[in-house]
Amino acid sequence: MTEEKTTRRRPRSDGQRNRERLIEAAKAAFQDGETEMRFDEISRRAGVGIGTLYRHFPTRDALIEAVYRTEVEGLSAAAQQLAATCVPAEALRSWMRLFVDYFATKQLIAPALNSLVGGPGQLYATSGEHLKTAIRELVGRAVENGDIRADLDPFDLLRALVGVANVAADPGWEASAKRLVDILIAGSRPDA
Amino acid sequence: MTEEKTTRRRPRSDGQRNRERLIEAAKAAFQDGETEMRFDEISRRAGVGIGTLYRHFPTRDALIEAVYRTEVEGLSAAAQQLAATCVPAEALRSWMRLFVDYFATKQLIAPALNSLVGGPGQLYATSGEHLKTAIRELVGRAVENGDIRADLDPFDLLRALVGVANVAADPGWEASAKRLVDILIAGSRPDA
DNA sequence: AACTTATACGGAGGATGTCTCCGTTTAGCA
DNA sequence: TGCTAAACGGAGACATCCTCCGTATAAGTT
Repeated sequence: MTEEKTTRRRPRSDGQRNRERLIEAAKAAFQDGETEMRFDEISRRAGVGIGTLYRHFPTRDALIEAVYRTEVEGLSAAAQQLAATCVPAEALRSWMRLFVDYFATKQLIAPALNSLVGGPGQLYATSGEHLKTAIRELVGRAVENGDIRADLDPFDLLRALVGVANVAADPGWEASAKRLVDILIAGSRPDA
Repeated sequence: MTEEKTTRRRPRSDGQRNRERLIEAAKAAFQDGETEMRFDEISRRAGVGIGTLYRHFPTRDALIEAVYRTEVEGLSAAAQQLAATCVPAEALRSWMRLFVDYFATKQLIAPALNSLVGGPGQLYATSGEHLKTAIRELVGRAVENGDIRADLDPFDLLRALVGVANVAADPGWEASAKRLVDILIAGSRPDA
């Protein structure tokens, strides 16, 4: 048996940089409403070869997930900040509205769904953990405070949010989505 | 200017039959969880040539819409029947639950979304009218009866339903979706 | 600074799926 | 039974996906 290599070379800087560029280009493609995001087009935009794209992201889903994950991280951070600065009920409501803004304005979820439906939570499961943690925290505090029924499954709310944010195709969706947030909150009150 | 032809030949029976077969085959493909529904495969299953498929449904969306429309018609009929046999609030709630069953169990919406996001309601707008009418009716009656706030936009609820039914990928979605229906109803009450 | 080598790059080209075009077949009608 | 509009079928042009491998370069070594 050969000795296990303990000293690993530091990752190459160009690799790291290209990876970031690719994610950036993919995100831009989404936001331009490119339902069809051709891979060669994305690699061209990022200024790298096609082979490079495929090495970093072997499948379409891997690329989508990477974009998705960077977005989720920001949202996760926002949850912590809101929890620290607002009363529980308001923190929850604000975060849910932020969720709508953050995801739906960027039309990010919608294309991502394509792969989400593929398997049971392939993509969603990985970065979804962060979101679950965030909303569990927010709901937990609201329950303790008596703003929300204790029997509410936090993940139910998250599911509704994902759903609501998806239907962002026609004009007026944004106002509608925010009204729905309020309806959901109202329906989650202890006396409802 | 030539005389306008007033006598049109009756549509050919084989054309009609093949059209139905194709819709049937496509629906089956959806239900088998075929996220990738290859066109040649569908035409093969229907026992017709590829050319025939493309003549009947020039684009992928056209085929999806045809499948979608047949489903929507059943749901629309159910709304009328529920309105006739239940008290308003119960009719609305039952229909919303039926919506979840009807669409989400069949995983039908999810693939259909692919085209929905393409343009502003391309597909959704056409058959969506039926759904809009159905829920407008149900909500209208519930409002008159004092079960639901008057300022609720019926389409908001529909949007939420579509969204909720979409996230049907992981186990437990069904129970979650139905809990959400109750939360939505509770949040729509006049005193909420 | 020069050398070594693991790591990453790029894009040609094969595999796979989409969609069109047109010669052949068939159902409706007289 | 003959005529013809309507429908059929599938070969093949076209587009996109993804793999493979020779070349280039950054990290570590002397």
